[in-house]
Amino acid sequence: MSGDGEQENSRFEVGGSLSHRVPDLGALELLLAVARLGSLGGAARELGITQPAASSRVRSMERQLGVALVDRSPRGSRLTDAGALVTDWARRIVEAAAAFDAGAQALRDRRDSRLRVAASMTIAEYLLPGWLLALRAGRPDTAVSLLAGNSAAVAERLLADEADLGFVEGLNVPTGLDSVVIAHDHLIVVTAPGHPWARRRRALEASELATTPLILREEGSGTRQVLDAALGGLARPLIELSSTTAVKAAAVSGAGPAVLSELAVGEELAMRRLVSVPVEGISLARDLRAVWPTGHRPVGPARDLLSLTRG
Amino acid sequence: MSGDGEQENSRFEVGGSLSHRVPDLGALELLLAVARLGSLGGAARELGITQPAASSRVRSMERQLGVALVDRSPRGSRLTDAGALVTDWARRIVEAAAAFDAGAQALRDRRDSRLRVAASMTIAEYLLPGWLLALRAGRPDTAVSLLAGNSAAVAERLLADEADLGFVEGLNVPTGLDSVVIAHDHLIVVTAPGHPWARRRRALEASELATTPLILREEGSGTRQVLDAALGGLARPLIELSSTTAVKAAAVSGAGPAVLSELAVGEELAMRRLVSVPVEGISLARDLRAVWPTGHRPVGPARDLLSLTRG
DNA sequence: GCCGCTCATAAAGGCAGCTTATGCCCTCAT
DNA sequence: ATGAGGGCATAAGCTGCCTTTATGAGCGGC
Repeated sequence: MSGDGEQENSRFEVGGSLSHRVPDLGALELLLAVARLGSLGGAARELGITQPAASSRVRSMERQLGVALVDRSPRGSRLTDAGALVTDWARRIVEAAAAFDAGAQALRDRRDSRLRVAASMTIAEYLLPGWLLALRAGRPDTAVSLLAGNSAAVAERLLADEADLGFVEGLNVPTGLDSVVIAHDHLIVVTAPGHPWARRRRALEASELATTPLILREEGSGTRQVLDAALGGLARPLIELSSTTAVKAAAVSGAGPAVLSELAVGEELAMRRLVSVPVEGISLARDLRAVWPTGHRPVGPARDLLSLTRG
Repeated sequence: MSGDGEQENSRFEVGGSLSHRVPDLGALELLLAVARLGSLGGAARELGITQPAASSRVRSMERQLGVALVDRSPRGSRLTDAGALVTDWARRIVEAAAAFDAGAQALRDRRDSRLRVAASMTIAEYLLPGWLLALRAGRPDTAVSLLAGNSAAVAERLLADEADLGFVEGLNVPTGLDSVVIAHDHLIVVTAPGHPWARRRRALEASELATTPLILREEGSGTRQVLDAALGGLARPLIELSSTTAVKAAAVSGAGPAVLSELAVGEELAMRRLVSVPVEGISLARDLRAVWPTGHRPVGPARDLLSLTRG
């Protein structure tokens, strides 16, 4: 109030947590409903709140964003141009939240679910939530439980009949399991945009990759296995980190070149926080596979999920 | 508690809005901070709240999700396995929120910004927020304003010196503007997974595409222009809709085949709500271009943004 | 053995959002 | 024309959640 404090607050608020500048999920859902139904009251009914609540919520969203989002008229509400744009951006958040929800629900129902899935970390992180959403769309009443771990853990669960379907990303299929390839993944070399390799014209050669210290996942991880095999076990770690996220963060901060699944860095490449460096002479491809105990072909919900994942 | 009412609520809550089952953005940001810093109190300090608030918030998040997220110890907190997974999913939401924020901020500061951008709808929807985030990372103090419209509107703004840099996606560059290609986009034919075309083995031929009624954007849109040109003006509309989102929704619901930018359907293809149908014999490629008034090469912030967008 | 760090718990306050209760405006049909 | 219905805005009161302040307890390093 006394002048200085307030001013500083608003001038430097640029970095101040997103949650104060982005409407909450409920408001975004409401906006999507208004866009779809063309009416504040209709949207309110759909969400189980009253019309004044919806009206007030949209209004406070407009105040927060400083932009008019809907044109109100006595015969309904339509989005403004800016509102249409905002709604599209909001849809991305809500979709990410839906994926989060699908994953979290699977994580919660540890036992006695109709479909028990065991998956490697990369698949659980980047692909499974989408599959679960698709599965829920087709079979809304299927309760799914998820367990994430490395290939060995996935195999163990399947063989102990504690999981109905597994997903692995290693080079070889654990013994005792049948499998089918559901997708292909490539490891790629990435650096921060400022790194010398980001400006190379020629592709990297395997020998360069083998002699340069790299940011890597720890030994034993699926990602590391593939790289070591491609280089003949010669990868030289600059740092070894135990999660894909940590490797990404280190690469973005410019610590050095990293080797990662292309699944993990799509976003970063798109917004140029990372740059992909082409490599020649070695194959960094790996198969993503669905697995199950030999002879026990997936049936029921497991079969449904499997059919969703095959391109 | 009294049995029936409560039970029904929890059993049928499956469709009940996301916002009740997904933690709010503040909580997700807190979780990311805890993951990064390894301490509840540290995360609290970073977000400008007190340690008990952070503790309580994480705890209520765990209650909401039904999963333990962090292992507390007298010398710090580490994520559990499930917590690591949840944190990765949460990161997607937060990133989408950051993109939303970047876009919303540009939309708000209509005038007197240091960088005024005019962009076509598709680019504004799918690409610009990412670019703005990247720009903010490199030049945190650049205020950006955004105006979205069709190619003609973009040209008009640029020529009236009401915008510093434009982005268009049509076939031809508006007169009076210089341009550079910043990316390539392809239109693709998509259908719901249940549609006969989704199970075709052979690619579609242009003649089939021309004789089949399609879900299309309205005439005059950049997307429609490209399709009409490729087919020689012969596209037969099943329905004409005025937004990409509406076209997607119609296609997902099985109304028929649609033609859309691949930018717009990445998510839907990944989770198999839509299936891409290959086409042969015609080119549905189009260039995405940055444009500016002839002779006035972008300088300053506009040049920074331009350099971000070039692959 | 004390000090530093960590986290947990309890009590009290504030703010945001919801609901109920109205009123106004417009359109359409009688 | 006139009344019915749908749509939105405003006001007032309440509830609930999240926050802060204040404190306690466990573990480790010096």
